[in-house]
Amino acid sequence: MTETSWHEELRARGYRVTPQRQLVLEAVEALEHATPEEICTRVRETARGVNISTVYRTLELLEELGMVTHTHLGHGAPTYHLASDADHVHVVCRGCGEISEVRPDLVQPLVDGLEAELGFATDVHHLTVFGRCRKCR
Amino acid sequence: MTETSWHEELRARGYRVTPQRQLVLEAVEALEHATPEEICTRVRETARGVNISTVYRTLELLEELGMVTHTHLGHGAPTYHLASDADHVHVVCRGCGEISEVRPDLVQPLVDGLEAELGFATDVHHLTVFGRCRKCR
DNA sequence: TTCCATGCAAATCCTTTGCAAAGCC
DNA sequence: GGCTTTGCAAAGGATTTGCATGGAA
Repeated sequence: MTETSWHEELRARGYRVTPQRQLVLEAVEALEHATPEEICTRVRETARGVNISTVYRTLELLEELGMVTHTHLGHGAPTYHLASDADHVHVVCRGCGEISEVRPDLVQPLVDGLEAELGFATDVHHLTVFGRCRKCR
Repeated sequence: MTETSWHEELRARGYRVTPQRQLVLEAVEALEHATPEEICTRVRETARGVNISTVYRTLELLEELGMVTHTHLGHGAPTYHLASDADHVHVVCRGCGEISEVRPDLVQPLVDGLEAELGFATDVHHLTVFGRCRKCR
């Protein structure tokens, strides 16, 4: 998605293009897997800054627009990343906390099965698998 | 697991058998997919009652003992159920919020793939798939 | 000029913790 | 009786909300 196209997407839906929204989106892109708090910190390193509640509201908006998605990688805050970067599945070890990413085709049978049995459209981006890695089992 | 066997399991590990612990376990069993708050409410309907912090501490203990597991079925509080009842995967629709359970063999290829590629032991009980059901897509 | 968006602070939700009293073994 | 567990209250982190001000169109 080009810079101008999402500006127009916002306007077309009656939303406005603001510096805060651009900064939050840039931070999500740059940080990868960042929590709202981390995004806020990052944006505050720039001249403008933003309030944490604006970060939450902006992330909600960007998610609604389909530009970012979030995942729960543990007990704490969710992490956000660009929807276009999301083509992977997160694997989290409960022993050491290590996070890996694996090819999405590993979940293809699951996705196909849910489609066939329930007519269910899986959001692969949000899928996180918990368990124990080789070292921690 | 019989009543006496988990009592002994507790004692063997230096823990004590208390009415609160029994009540919480019974509530988890009866409610299926209940949040700590719901479990607390349920237990309070009995003569004895429990404090919410005891519920949290007990659930943590029961999970450590492998008797219950939890899953995040949405943005809010986690839900707990008996580990022995856990042989299914949760499927949550982001449109209507409906929760389905599907046969665990649908995720077998994923489990096998993670095992083969990473030596990763998946905790199937904790797996939750988000997406959109037939009606909401 | 018109509304939407922001900052700020307070409220809310969920969970954890400290500590004295109660209760299991 | 000793040591674990509980209840209570307060602390804590994450997120949401109300409202007046600011700013994009």
